Amino acid sequence: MTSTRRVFVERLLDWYHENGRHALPWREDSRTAFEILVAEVLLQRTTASAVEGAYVSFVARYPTPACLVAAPSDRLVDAIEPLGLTKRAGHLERCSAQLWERYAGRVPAERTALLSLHGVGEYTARSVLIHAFGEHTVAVDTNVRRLVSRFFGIDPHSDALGETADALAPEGRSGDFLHAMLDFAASVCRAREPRCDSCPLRTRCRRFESGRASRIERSQ
DNA sequence: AAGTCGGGGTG
DNA sequence: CACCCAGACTT
Repeated sequence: MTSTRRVFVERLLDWYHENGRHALPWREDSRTAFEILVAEVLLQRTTASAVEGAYVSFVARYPTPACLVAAPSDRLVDAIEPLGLTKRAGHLERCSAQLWERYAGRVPAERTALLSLHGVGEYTARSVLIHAFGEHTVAVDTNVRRLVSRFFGIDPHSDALGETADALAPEGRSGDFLHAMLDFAASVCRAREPRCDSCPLRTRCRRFESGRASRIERSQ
């Protein structure tokens, strides 16, 4: 682990301790694997603040795959409608049926088994492994992709990005680390107008340094 | 590999 | 008002 990588991880975890969105309902320790899986599906391309408004009542009403399969499809669509991408109602329905048929209603703890579920892709599978089963890995979403590509100066679409991100996860703290990257990228390393002036990583950030160089260039 | 889904928040 | 959001499925 290089010095820059160590600084990235440590400053990110420090920032997260002080500024993380620790109260998000799906981060509660008591959540079941199924409740975590439901959260990950609802969060696909959807802001955490939007999911906050629908999540608690949703998992209270459909706490298990059997409950969800038994629900009228219309009710599932109604619950997801304010989040957009309402096809996820059907995804959850099929996913729950598959959980019941193949895994006795339990969420499997293997990546390939998770990927076989409808509506579960690479990100969602890894996120469930991390948060429900404590696996030591990283899940790359739009936030992680943006943060890692900017800081390390890596092409966002290259294979190197995922490998770089995976090597960063601190042993035994994969969950906190992923949450730290998500929260940090959502509020500091934002897609539009990142807050570099107050960023604790800026002294080592490739994007900030290159931006500083070009600003000096213009001022002379 | 590209297209599509989507309501809601934000700069 | 254009852009973006804890992506995955279909074509």
